[in-house]
Amino acid sequence: MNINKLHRFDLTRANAIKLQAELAPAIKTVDQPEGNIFLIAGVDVSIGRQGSTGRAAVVVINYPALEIIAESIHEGPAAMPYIPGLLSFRELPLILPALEKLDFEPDLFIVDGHGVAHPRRLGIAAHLGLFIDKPTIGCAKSRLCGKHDEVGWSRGSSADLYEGDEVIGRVIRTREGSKPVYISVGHRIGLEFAASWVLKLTSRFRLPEPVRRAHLTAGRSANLKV
DNA sequence: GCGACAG
DNA sequence: ATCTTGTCGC
Repeated sequence: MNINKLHRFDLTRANAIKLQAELAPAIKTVDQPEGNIFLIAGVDVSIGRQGSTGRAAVVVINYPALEIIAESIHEGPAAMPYIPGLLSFRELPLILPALEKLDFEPDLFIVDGHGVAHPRRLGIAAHLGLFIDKPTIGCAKSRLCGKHDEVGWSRGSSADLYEGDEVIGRVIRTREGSKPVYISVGHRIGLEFAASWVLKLTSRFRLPEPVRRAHLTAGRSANLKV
């Protein structure tokens, strides 16, 4: 698929932070993406044992059948260490080549990590959205910033995630008895739409099916290798 | 100055 | 994220 070459990634920490602040205003929110959602891609990255290499995985499923339509992986060196708030600079250099190998464009992307629920409103899902210019959702397993009330116990319960008076995401219980997930808008999508799709793509497991599958593919045998 | 801190 | 076996709970 087509990828915009927005900028380079070999930046200092200070310049990366500066760049995030410059890119964030380009994020567009729309209530509902145009066109039907049929092909959904899950995106995730795993890091090798010694932390020097990583593998990005993209798994595309169809809706509502939830069958795997395509998979793409890319392995390479992990350039930057993990720094809270700068995750995209560590993982996007691995994710973008994996996406480039896809010979078609999915309708929706769900990334393992936050969208705009980020100190500078440019988590990895939002950042990726700018590169691919497609509807993108952030689905994180824990909180990076913001506050929220406790989430109800039953599946579908949720609480808005606030930073000050601003709603930056929503904490959703996708499965009874499991920790809730942190959903936030990436690019070209709205929070209501994102939240409803996360529930549509979740049933038996905690994570939305595309992300769950991508997680399996990324980690799969990253153990005995590299 | 002291925590908090996606993966 | 990763190191790791069996085990308690839904």
